[in-house]
Amino acid sequence: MRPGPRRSLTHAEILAAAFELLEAKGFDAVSVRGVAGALGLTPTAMYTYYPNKQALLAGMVEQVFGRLAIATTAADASGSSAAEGVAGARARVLALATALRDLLVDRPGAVGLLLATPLDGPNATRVDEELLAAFTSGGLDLAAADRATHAVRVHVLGAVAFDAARAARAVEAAVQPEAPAAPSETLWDDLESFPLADRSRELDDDPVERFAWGVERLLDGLLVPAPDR
Amino acid sequence: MRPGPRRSLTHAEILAAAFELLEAKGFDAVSVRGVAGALGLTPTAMYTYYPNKQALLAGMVEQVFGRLAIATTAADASGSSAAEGVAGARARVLALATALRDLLVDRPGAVGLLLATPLDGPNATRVDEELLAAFTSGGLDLAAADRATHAVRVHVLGAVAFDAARAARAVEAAVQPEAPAAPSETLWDDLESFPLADRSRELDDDPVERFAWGVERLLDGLLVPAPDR
DNA sequence: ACCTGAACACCGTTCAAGT
DNA sequence: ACCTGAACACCGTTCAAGT
Repeated sequence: MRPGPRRSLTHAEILAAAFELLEAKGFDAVSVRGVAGALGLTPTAMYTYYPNKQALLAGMVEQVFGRLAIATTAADASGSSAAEGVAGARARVLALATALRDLLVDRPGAVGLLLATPLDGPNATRVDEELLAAFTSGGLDLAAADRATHAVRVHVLGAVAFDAARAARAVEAAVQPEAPAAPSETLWDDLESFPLADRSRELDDDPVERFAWGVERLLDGLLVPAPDR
Repeated sequence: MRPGPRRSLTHAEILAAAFELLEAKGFDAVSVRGVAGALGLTPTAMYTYYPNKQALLAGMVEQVFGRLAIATTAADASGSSAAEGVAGARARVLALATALRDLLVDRPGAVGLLLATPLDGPNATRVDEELLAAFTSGGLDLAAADRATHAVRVHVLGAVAFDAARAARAVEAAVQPEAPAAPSETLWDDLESFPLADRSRELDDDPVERFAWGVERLLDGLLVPAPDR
């Protein structure tokens, strides 16, 4: 097994190896060298498939959005979310947002993926198109639909980033349970009391419900209320 | 200049050097070695101040939230945003969100900072406290205020992440204007047409206005409409 | 076209040692 | 306590060379 054009890998195979690494060892493990190693390649061979690491990550993002498109069109075909008007628009956006969250939230480092790329591939654009269609069918003109789409995109991205970062830290803490969290940190010296924040910390809200609630409230502001609501 | 306990740096001096690096060369330049070098230290000396890189980044995040607290309390003292009721709550949240965006958006990589840390330092908690106070004064109970606070936090984080990532890529492209963006990418083969997405891409919305609009719409959903509105 | 091997300029972190 | 110097196990990327 030396030089020569032995076998030729497909992008799908490379991305599959990259996602395996992402799932198993987190975002930092998705390195050019790491993916190459998992495929039995030299790091430099990767550069015949992708011009740089960014392009590899962009390919992964596109694949995630591709799965999302499949998941939501399947749901559309068998569900009632293709309904017209504000209620239909609401249901379609909520379904898209939830599906996107489901795809990202338990993949450590998937957010790093999203931030590393422009989100302008065809599959990402397809999701935009679906959101824009939902909002225009909900009565918004294109300019408002564009802003609404961006608001949803941004909200979901932020929510997933938040939950994923928390989950990643939890995994990390479980692997290395050394520092017992030092109850009173000496790094910050000026202690204050935050009555509301302290009490809210004990609420322990369910992340899934909290996410859905946030998207619903955003939709309350983005879409005029449905007549039947 | 060799070993020995010559001078002792303060955390403030170290963080100042770190922020200089962040501003000048982006998030990737904020390395343990880089900051140490800027201070005339050996990388290993950094570990007497912070147990690891995470702690350094957490210190930077706390400082950003500290500036935010100062900026908004100053605005509160001289402005009308301390008004009561829904309108006052609305104004306070919008002011906080805008101030946070202003602090983060043109610092390349500041978002990486936020995602790298738990956002549980005292200054970050103070911002939470202010948001919770605004929402409870707007008529929400603590559980609802907690969810509303999280929704705002998530929305701002996502929006800043999005705009900052775009800006970072623009800077990068300006520094290295080699690849002419290849009008028809060969990486993605199945071309489709996205009429709405294509048209919306030409809108070229102002990011600042778009952000404010999004936060306002979110607030529309979070707070019941003011009587005078 | 696809791949290797060596190299360059970096990382975070640890360890033993100096003052 | 604060710091250095050497070292370990990594990065992304480039370049010359092989088939």
